[in-house]
Amino acid sequence: MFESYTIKDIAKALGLSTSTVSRALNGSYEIGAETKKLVLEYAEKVNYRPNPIALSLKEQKSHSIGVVVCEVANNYFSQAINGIESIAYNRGYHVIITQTHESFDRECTNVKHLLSRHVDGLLVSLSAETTDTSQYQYLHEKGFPIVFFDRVAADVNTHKVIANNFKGSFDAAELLINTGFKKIAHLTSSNNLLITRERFNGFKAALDKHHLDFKPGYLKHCNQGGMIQDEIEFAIKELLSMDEKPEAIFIGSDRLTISCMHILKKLGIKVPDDIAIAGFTNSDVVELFDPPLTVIRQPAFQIGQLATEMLIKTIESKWPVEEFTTEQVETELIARSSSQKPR
Amino acid sequence: MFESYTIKDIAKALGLSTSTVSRALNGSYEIGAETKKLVLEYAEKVNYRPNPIALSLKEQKSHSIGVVVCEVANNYFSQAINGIESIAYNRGYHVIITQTHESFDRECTNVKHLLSRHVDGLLVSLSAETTDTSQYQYLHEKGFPIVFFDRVAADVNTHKVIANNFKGSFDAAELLINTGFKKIAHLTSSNNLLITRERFNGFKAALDKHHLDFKPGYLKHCNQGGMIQDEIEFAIKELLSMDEKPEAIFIGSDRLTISCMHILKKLGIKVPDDIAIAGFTNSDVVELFDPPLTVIRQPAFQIGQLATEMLIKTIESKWPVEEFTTEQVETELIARSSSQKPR
DNA sequence: GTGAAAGCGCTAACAA
DNA sequence: TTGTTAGCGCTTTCAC
Repeated sequence: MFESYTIKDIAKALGLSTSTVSRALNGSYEIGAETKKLVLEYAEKVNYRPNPIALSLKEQKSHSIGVVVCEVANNYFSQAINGIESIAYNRGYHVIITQTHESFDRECTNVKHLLSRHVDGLLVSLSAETTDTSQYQYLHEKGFPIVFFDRVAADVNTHKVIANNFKGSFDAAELLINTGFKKIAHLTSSNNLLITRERFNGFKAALDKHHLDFKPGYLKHCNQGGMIQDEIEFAIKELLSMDEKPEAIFIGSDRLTISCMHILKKLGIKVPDDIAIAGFTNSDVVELFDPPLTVIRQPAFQIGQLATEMLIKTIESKWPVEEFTTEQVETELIARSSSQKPR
Repeated sequence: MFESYTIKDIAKALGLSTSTVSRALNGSYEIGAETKKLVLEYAEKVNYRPNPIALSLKEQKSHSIGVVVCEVANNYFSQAINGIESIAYNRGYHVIITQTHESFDRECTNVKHLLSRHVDGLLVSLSAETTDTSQYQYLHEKGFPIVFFDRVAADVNTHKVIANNFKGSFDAAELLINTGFKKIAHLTSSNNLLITRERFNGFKAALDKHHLDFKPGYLKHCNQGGMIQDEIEFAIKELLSMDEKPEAIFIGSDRLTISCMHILKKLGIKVPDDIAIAGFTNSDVVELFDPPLTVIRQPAFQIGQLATEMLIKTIESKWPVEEFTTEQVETELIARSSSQKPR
């Protein structure tokens, strides 16, 4: 069962050469129908499976793709990885997952490691710390297939898959405004990330539309992307101790949203009575929270699938790919009681 | 950067043979110190990385391990996979993850697929549907490395890693009893799984210790392991409509615990006022639930690490491994308000 | 239509 | 100490 037959075994058993067997198995036309049938039947009988490693060596392809994300234990990324795996599996690719934990150094190490593993392409979501994307630029120029998803590199002109962050933010902010909140803070990730800036822009646009001033003190960046609990706690405490305390917080990342809820609970702050909350998260259980959370959800699974399809298409393209597209998918706003006006 | 140098390139550049280069790189002692230094320096300079595929072909090892779990989007398994990856990565192994979605057929397909990928060993957690473990028995007898974790096969004598399910259940049940509940139902997964039976035994032992009768009608199995929502909802509705309605439910699996909370919310049942809840889950956010959940947590990350270490040790053993051990780790009971006595 | 031989990158037995 | 050679499993020219 696991000691598998080789092409050589079949050749020997059938009194043929290995090349003939290979041709039969690969449906080559320059082969006798008789012989072909014979080989195919025998291969079926002994349950022949080509050795993927030998194939890889021959084809100079590893049939594996490298994934770089900040962390797996994150609702968004675990769902995206699910999507990645679902496509990769069907197309015969391994997926090698690496985590940056929001560190640029780790990101570089991971990319090097994946390249030394001879992955055929890279699926990347940048770390919160990353500003230098030259390694990707270099690889991309050399023709190495890379697809960015979610946290994309603005200055590398390759395939990208992103959510409509602007609209997601805009909708959430507008919901808060329409509910009657005027003093809305924005807790978000590092400004290095393009998604952070897009989400801020959406938020700002909603304020503008409704003629509300944006107060710089209401904008809090967690430059570690929320990997350090103290960073978030500090930002929240600052917001809560302001003279003009915000009535609501709109949160710009999955991890921050969940962490914020933990911290507010710890501090004994009531949501939405003391402060209302709305944020990006892909958690499936937020409806069970106290209070149920108002969230912006991204189609993470679909994003993972899309990115993987684009990557494999690039990998398998016969010609150097010159045209690169950016796919944008829509987010979904789900209103629950965490963003309600306290009575 | 990604067009890597081969041993041949180095040999040519230095006017040596490939074997000499290979020896230098592998620190063989039968080589001149001079030559060695030369090769090493050059290799360093051009950033030489051995081709893992060529190595695999040569060594007849894929340096990858196959993982079979029911699903990744499960708190317990995503944490376990994290543990698996952390060890495998450091030891130079790929991890190929497959999901059964609790189907025995899928499980068989996955195992076949992994074997055709020439994985060096298997990390398995059985599906809820599985009763026939002969494929593992067969592989194991042939000397193929397999480690079971969590949902182990009782009749295959190989390495296993499990949590102390009996004690975990016992403690949780005793907590409910000590809180004052006498009518305690048990909602659990398929009885095919050994963990289901162990958890039931722990639950039963606590009842016995406190001289409480076990009522067969209070035991509900979800034979699909909770993959079908209706199955769980049906079981819960049955419990709630009994003449002698239970005062508390003790739940025997991660997925069931979370699903149960969704269903109770949907049905408008108040926890713990209408019914108290305690259950196995590894979710990190249950303290934010309404009400905060009383849970039994497993050290999933550690279980994944342990299982992977055992597997790699077996894979790399020079001699056929004859001695197999079962590692048992402790669970943790965290009491919160979902299991409190309503006033 | 089929076979022989080379080669993918690497290691190791054997020669020198 | 170093080089030559064969071979891991497979595909693909190039002969016949």
